[in-house]
Amino acid sequence: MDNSQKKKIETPTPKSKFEDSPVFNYINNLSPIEAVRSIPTVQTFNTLSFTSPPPVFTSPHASFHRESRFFRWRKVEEPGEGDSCKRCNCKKSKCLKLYCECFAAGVYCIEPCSCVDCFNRPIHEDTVLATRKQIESRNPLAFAPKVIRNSDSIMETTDDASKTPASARHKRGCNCKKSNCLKKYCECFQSGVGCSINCRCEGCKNAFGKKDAYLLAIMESKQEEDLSKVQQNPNLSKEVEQNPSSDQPSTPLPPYRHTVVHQPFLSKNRLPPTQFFLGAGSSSFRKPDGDLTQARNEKKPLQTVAEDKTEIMPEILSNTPITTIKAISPNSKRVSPPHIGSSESGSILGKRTNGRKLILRSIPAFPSLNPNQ
DNA sequence: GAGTTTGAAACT
DNA sequence: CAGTTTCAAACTC
Ligand SMILES: [Zn+2]
Ligand SMILES: [Zn+2]
Ligand SMILES: [Zn+2]
Ligand SMILES: [Zn+2]
Ligand SMILES: [Zn+2]
Ligand SMILES: [Zn+2]
Repeated sequence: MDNSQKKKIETPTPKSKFEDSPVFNYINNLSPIEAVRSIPTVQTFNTLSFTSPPPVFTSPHASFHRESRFFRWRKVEEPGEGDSCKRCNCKKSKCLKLYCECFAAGVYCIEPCSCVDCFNRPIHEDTVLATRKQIESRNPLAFAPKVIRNSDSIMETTDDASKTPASARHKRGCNCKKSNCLKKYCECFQSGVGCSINCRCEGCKNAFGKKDAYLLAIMESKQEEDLSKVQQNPNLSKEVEQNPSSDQPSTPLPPYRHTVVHQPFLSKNRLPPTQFFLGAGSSSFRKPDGDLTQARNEKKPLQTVAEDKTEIMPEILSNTPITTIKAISPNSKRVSPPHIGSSESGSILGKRTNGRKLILRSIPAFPSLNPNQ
């Protein structure tokens, strides 16, 4: 009778939160159609002729299309792949580690998964729960939602870290070194959110919001409180200085004009700020479908327009790889000097505190990984 | 489809 | 913590 040991697995949380998570419902309850309607990704099509191709939407696991807006969504059968909606493809993790997207999402693997030696199945519930528990014990936020949709509360981050409410933006932020946060390698980008102070990315060019912009916004708001006399922009983040090319070489923009562009999209696949740059034919990028893209109507309380051309968004997130970007050729091996991420954020915050203290006291020097906070 | 690149997760 | 290894996805060709 083994007993007590494994039984106490679920002490205070008999109902794991992942059972409530939308993902769980999505996988287990909602039909793919339903789910895809709520979280679609629009595929771009440049041609706007009458016979424009039917809109295609992709969910994390499948693609759908419909003849027109009056038709129902139907699953797209990809040729060759048989089952197009494959999920995880784990080969060595047994789907019992966070490497596995299914496991990480708090859902069991299902048929479309292509995993090998999968233990993430109801049959092995014990193992799954035990493992979850174990991982959770190490990192209580391991299974917490990765992104928080804060439409406009940068400040929350700056709130007193010591007594941050439970809603602590646990977002761990990314740690990108080579992708410039321009591809789905970056979790921030993939989630459709801009980088934040939690990120330790280098050369951030996240189309949803660059880290430096975020930091600037914080500084700005911070200064509001305290400023009054500070007028000269002492120095922006190191990156801002270092990346004059990415930003406008000589930007006439006042340094305090940045507004964070965290759009309140609630979907997993969000569209980055559109750009006229690539649109050869002007802004041919038109909402392909009213009902679905309605979220972004032209009436924005905030000027969502990117601060400036700084943010060039190449394409729309879709099943097609993000190629057009190419802002900085990743090939260039050494793009970044031997800096460490910490210096970046540290520098901006505490950079040169000679006399003037325009630092944000609220901002923790190192919020990075502090699950408990 | 095979092979490469990437950064989170895991490990030490 | 930091440095290294492992891992599966994103990406490229
Ligand atoms: Zn898996
Ligand atoms: Zn799976
Ligand atoms: Zn599996
Ligand atoms: Zn990133
Ligand atoms: Zn980031
Ligand atoms: Zn970034």
